[in-house]
Amino acid sequence: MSEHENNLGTCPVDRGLMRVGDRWSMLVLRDIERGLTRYEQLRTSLGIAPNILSRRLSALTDAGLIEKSRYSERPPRDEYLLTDAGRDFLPILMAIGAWGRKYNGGGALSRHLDAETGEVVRPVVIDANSGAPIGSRPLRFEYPE
Amino acid sequence: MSEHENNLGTCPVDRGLMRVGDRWSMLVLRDIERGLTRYEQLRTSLGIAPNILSRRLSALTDAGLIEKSRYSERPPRDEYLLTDAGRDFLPILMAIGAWGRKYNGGGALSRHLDAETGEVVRPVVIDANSGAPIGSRPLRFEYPE
DNA sequence: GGCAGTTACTATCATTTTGCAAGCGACCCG
DNA sequence: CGGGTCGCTTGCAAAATGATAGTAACTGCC
Repeated sequence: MSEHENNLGTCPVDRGLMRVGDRWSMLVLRDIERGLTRYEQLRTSLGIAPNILSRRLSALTDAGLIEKSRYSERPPRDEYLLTDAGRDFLPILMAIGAWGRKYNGGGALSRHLDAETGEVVRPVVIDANSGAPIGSRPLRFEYPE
Repeated sequence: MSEHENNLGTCPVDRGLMRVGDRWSMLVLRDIERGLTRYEQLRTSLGIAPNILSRRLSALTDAGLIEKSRYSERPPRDEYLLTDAGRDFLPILMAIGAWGRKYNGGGALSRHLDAETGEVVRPVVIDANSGAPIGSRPLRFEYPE
């Protein structure tokens, strides 16, 4: 049938990675979440080359995860803010962070605290239906059609 | 003090992305989870060039997410299996999948079902302490020292 | 008004990574 | 012994990334 029998087209993981599937994009989102919303802040925080940062910012904008927003008229200056889609991606970054802490976590690392309780946040992916952590119950695939 | 004042060193997200921060690596993990554990299966399923696949497989092996395992002595053949670290990464892929379905989900997509209940799995990232979905409560950063 | 300083970039080019295509060695099967 | 499959490697072209320099718009200071 098809040239190479892949399921990329029907795989939601691939659909997600099409939009944010690179390191810099994710780190940009993380930094924006931390309040580093301006070009120079991002550039110095990440140590990224300006042309690369520009490209990532417009890719993320095109992908609908961030948007430019004017914060000063004179001088005219913009900052980059998360859209709903961008904010919805943050839990994934926290899950990646939890994994990174567990498997690559030498030395002191930054972390999130619950602003109210002050407790350290421990992100876990669960199935909203069963409430059970993903991986604790056997799953099965279903392909379209 | 430091050249560019970045927090890459102390950020667990970056620590995670150091190991799996690219598209192919994640798709390889996804395919191995689906049971496509052999070189040719991965290559044809992903439509990836053989040299690239080789490089990704050894990078993932070096990073400790997968390992080679002999499944036939004659002829000598190996397959790639997930380690504990690799299996621990799968929930993140499912969270990415859920995001991709929501924001880039045109057409029919594959999905996971709970093997027992038959219900569609809906991955959500929560804080294990509060039980609340990440994003539903205000958080605060804490940097080391 | 003139000049340094800041912000937010773009342009140019070297380097690195990715990707295509072809080939290769080990084996198995007829 | 002649194909065929599996699991790669090699060589080379194309694309992405990254370092560096420069530019444009403005502010604020003397």
